Amino acid sequence: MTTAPEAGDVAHYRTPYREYAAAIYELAEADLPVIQARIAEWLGVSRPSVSEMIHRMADDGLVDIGDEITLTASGLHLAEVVVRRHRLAERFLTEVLGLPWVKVHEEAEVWEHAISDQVERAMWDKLVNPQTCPHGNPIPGAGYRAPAVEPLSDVADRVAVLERISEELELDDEIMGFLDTNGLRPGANVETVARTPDGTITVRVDDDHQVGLGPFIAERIFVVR
Amino acid sequence: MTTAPEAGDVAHYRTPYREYAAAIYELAEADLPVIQARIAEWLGVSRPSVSEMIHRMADDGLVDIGDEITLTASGLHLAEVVVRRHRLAERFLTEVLGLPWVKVHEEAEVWEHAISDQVERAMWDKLVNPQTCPHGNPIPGAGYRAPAVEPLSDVADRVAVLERISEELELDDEIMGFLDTNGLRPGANVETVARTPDGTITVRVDDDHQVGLGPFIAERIFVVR
DNA sequence: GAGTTGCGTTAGGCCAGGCTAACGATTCTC
DNA sequence: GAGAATCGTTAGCCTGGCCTAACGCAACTC
Repeated sequence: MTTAPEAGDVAHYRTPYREYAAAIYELAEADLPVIQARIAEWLGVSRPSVSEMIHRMADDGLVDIGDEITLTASGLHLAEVVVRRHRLAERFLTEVLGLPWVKVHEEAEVWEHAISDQVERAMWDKLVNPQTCPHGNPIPGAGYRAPAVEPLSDVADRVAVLERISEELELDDEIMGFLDTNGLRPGANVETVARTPDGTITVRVDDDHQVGLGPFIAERIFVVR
Repeated sequence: MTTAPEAGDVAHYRTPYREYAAAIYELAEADLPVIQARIAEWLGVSRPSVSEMIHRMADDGLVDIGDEITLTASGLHLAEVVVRRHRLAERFLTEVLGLPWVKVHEEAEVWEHAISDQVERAMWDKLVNPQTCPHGNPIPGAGYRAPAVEPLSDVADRVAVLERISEELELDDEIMGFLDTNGLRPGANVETVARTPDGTITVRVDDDHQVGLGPFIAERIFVVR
């Protein structure tokens, strides 16, 4: 059982700042280059908008601009608060309110901004030792030691356990529905049984059924090595 | 046990529209004249801002402008959704998350906009037959039959039961703290034992202790006749 | 070496939602 | 009946956060 991390007061940061900070955090987490063009795609805004906002954030000491965009200490803190609340909300929505795990991402996108310090603590206490979101992504500050993972696309003829599903896939209702109906959720056993030259793989799920996955999805599902 | 009301899709209404609609609803509920000047005070914005916004809402068919501002059918629907989510959130925050009843108003001010149809239903199911918010104000759509009430300031030498505390008081942390420490919550027994010419009254709470209340507060606490 | 592609930036603009200052109309007060 | 107060409105302005069009630069491609 862990205790709730101290959030500190981040309530005064405007919503865009929070979203940009979280985007930078998640890009780094996804091992994508943290450059303005990627942030623009991640957030669905234009590059000039990102340029302007990033410079404002730099003026306010939240990011440093170099070859890549990096979060300063306070920027990182803000990002961790936002991402933590997002994933905590996802967990809360599934565990306490019983919403389907494939649908909570969108709700949490709003909740991450609605959750105060006080509410965060209360949610933390209500959940039993929350470590990851329902998609397997670690909750910052929960002290989760993620195991060594590799993308499902790299696994060759071997059984592995599904560890987490990338944030990028969570946005897509169709993909999430597909994963759900095929039992592809954290904890599932997956075994790659075939592979085509274009990167499509066939996996056997929980020793029960087989299903084909394109490279876009297979690269964004991580399994325990 | 009631079932959750149908919210319909109100997600597309911008935040200001929701807040103005809720303000109009609550002003009427508080028996205050629903005119632009009151809305401006209630929301803490300037009169020109209200004028502009109200006319936009009228153009969009949410209000009618006459001697007073009145909500149209769709405006009323929007207001009810927002107020319901606000009060449901307050109840949820106290009952499920254990936050103090005197502090939840502010949180709910944010939550009322974060709650989706789906989440509203889930909260409704989680709570046991929610009828009023923790301050005693009815949750629209819950089918609560409010008893006949009168302001505490009108009660003379008589025992009464505290029914509800006006929204106006909820905003003030100091007042709410005062009410809490003096046991002035819904369900409490109150007996007026003295009255000064300026409207200050002394009440005996739960046959336990006496406390003085100024007219501003006494007029905004309602008791069962 | 010339073109293409990807990236960040500049310039200029749009919209929402607020603001102050000022004014006419009504109502209240004496 | 005169002045004061209250109310709604107009005009003009500002800020935040986004946009498109266009440009300069670097790196890759052939």
